[in-house]
Amino acid sequence: MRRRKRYHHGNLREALLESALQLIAEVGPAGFTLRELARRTGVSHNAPYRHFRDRDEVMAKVTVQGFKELTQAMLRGSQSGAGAIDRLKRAGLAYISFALQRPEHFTVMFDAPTRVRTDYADAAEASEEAFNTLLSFVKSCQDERQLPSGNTHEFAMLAWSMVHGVAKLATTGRLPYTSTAEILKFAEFVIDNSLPA
Amino acid sequence: MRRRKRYHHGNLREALLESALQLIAEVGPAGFTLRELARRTGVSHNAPYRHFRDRDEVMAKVTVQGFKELTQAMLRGSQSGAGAIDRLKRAGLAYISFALQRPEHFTVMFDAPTRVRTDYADAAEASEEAFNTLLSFVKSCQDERQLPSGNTHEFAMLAWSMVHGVAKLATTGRLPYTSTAEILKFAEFVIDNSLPA
DNA sequence: ACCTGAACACCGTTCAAGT
DNA sequence: ACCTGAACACCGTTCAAGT
Repeated sequence: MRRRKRYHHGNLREALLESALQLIAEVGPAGFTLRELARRTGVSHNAPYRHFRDRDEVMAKVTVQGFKELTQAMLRGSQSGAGAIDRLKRAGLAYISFALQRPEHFTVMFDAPTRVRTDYADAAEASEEAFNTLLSFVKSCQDERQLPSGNTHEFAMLAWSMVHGVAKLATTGRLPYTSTAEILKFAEFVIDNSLPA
Repeated sequence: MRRRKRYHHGNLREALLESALQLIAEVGPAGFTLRELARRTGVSHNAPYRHFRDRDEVMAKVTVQGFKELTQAMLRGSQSGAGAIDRLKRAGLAYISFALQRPEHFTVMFDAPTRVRTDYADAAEASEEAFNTLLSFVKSCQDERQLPSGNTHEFAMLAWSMVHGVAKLATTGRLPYTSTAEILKFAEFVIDNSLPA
């Protein structure tokens, strides 16, 4: 392997994306700069422009990866569920859990300027895929008569709003809890008191 | 009036805060710069430092004003309510309505770096006052036996999470609605399907 | 007291030049 | 093909100097 290693990197693009995640985790999305990214990756401040149009595109790719991970986390979380409602609930907890484990990544995914989503189709798609995952769990609940039928999209958006609200308040430090365990317990309280089940 | 007008402004501080709101509404919190703020207010880029320690302090004062308005909006919105649950619901709708009418202000209030809240006590206080307003509506519901008693704080945080989730998803353009009316209808759907009433 | 211009250390982005 | 340094137009913040 690594025949024809050129200049500094055989795969600068991947190296940059990896560094970007680390850097964002350290300094937050607002403090994230392309120049510092280049510095850490050991290339000139200009090298990233060979692989990304601009700062927005780096953000977009980080967003894509984040939503893919979020989708996987929800799918994984739901597996241990007993019954449709329980799977929906566990998917919701996985959503919140993801936000707690990667707060900066979560911030990029949801607080980046709208243009990131409109300019990069893959970012919008990855986000939609995550929503569709939630939607499928809601649909299962309706199929098994554990949620009122109809309004599937509305119920999915309701579930999304709920877990998103908890996740946002938690990651921005507005809840009076310090540990992940406490926050997840509160999340269960929210879900249990809001699902009609 | 305006005896002793000095230099450019009798009240540069107020003028700056007013301009700041306008500027943030135009370019968003991320695009907001002190230098542009000074430019618009007609003073040198350095003049704001006579009235604010730094960019953070301007953000903190904008935050304070935002939370005060939010509190007022909830109080006003609740007044037309018939019964405690209805007042809580209307306060929640007012929260979402505020976010829709001043999305950038809302963003500053909730997405500014944590240090803004920790360094400026008045920002934290104004935020707490808004929460206490929501809390008082929840308490009324419990007093009138329209919500299960106990866990008052948890129920208030549940209500907060819900309206905050809807507000955030709406203001960041993740809901498939274009008009305020549609979003508020969805908000009603969420509230009606989540309150035990 | 309040305002100013020059200065410093940063950005994102572009471009001509190197291998 | 990929990388580099110089350059440009911006920031936030500081400071000595003006009225």
